[in-house]
Amino acid sequence: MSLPISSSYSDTSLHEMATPEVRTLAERVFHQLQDAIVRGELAPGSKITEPGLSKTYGISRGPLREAMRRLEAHRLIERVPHVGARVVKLSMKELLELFDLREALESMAARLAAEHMSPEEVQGLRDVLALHEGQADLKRGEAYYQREGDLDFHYCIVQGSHNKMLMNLLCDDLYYLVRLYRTQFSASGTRPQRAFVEHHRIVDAIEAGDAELAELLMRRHVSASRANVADRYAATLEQSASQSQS
Amino acid sequence: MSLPISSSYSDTSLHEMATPEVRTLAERVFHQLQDAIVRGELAPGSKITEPGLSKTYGISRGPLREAMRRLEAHRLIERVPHVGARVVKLSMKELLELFDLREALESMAARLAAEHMSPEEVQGLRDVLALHEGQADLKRGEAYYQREGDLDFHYCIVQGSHNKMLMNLLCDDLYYLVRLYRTQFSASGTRPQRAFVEHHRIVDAIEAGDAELAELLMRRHVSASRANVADRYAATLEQSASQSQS
DNA sequence: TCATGGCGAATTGTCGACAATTAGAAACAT
DNA sequence: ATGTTTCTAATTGTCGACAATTCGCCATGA
Repeated sequence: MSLPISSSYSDTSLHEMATPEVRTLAERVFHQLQDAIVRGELAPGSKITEPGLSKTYGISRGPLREAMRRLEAHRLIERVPHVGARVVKLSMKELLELFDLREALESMAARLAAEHMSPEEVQGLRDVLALHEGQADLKRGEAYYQREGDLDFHYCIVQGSHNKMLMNLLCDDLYYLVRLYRTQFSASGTRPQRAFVEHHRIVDAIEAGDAELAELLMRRHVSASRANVADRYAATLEQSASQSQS
Repeated sequence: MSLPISSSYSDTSLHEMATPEVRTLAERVFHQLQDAIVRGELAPGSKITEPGLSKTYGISRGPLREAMRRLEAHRLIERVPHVGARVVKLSMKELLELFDLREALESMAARLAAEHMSPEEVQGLRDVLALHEGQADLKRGEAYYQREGDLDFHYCIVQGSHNKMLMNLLCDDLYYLVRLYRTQFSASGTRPQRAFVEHHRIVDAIEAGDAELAELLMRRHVSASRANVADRYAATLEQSASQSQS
């Protein structure tokens, strides 16, 4: 009798990918910390101490340090030898750099997706879109939908590229930083239906197998998202400046 | 009296960046292992055991495991819980994927470099080119020049982008994989002067501040390099096929 | 001969203790 | 009062030992 093999792991379209590797304490606490950081439970810039976490998670410092080393490699925490570690704090400059990276990588992903996605996968993509559309309606549009649904969409596109290296890079590394930013800047994606239409257009291009168009649309989509963030930030700066002047 | 601050670390153009962080054993062995893997001293696919390395490097398993966790995050080794770790072994498919990534990222880097590099930095870039040109002459061109010199060039361009995230991604993560591939496939870059001319053209575009052209040329350059590798691999396959048929 | 089952050695995972380094506070001198 | 120095407490770095799991080997059986 064959053991119940864990689900194939490549068709987990949403971010609720059943936490893999719960076999060792180090793995477990790594994912727990990753989540805690991304969700803002561990404040950005706050110092984290080994004895503290060790007691919080009920494990010894050995596995904990291994988890921290992995977090460091993923740039979620920053360490200074003999001093300590703190949760990474993204500056707006770095955030915009992150968008530039996404523009380059995700447009490429869209092109590859248009070339390689099967009809079934495209249908799955449409399902994701429909799902979020329903949610958006329920929550009367606006801010909410953008929280994780947007990333789900982009996540699916990347999976559709069938490029493992790209998947690793975007999904395992960069997207955690993106999510981290969303909590840091409390980014209530303030362009609801706009982005939504863009998503649909991109799927259309992918379904039509129009790689060039898919790439272009995705590039514009990410670029627009970046511009939106930059504008909002500029507005915030202006506001705080006028406040401090009063 | 102020202590001698460690050199600024951002203007280390070549790969001989004085190994930073020699402060802890874990850091040291991480870099040592990284080098050993990239240089092929640890055979790709070979199993590495903790007690073995522990004795080789004369440290206990604690720091060693932390170093291995970092190597794992950088995808230089692959671990299976309770089983062990082996040095990563790139397939040709993954190698070509890596080239696709480089095409997207480095073309972006070239564009940013054209926009942001100072005249002094451009001069430094020309120096690097001249240096390698001299070496190439000395070693009567062909294979040798491509060994690390090529990466040095690309390394400088990335530095010139002034995009920290991009620098981290390419220089800290991907380039080690690229170097690893060069040892794995014994890639004797077999297109010596061709690539060289392309390098010069790219620098010209950067110096002229022509971002669009720089991006295009870099994209073509990486793409051509990729095609070259793919062709050589196809030829190898053919050859081995005919041999096994005889 | 081949499959199966259970031993046993080796490796990995985890822990607690000790050494080394740092940051901060208190005491001192200028 | 300010700056310097010393000391202490806390944190990080390292180590060796123990527990848990895996893999190969051998015996047993059909």
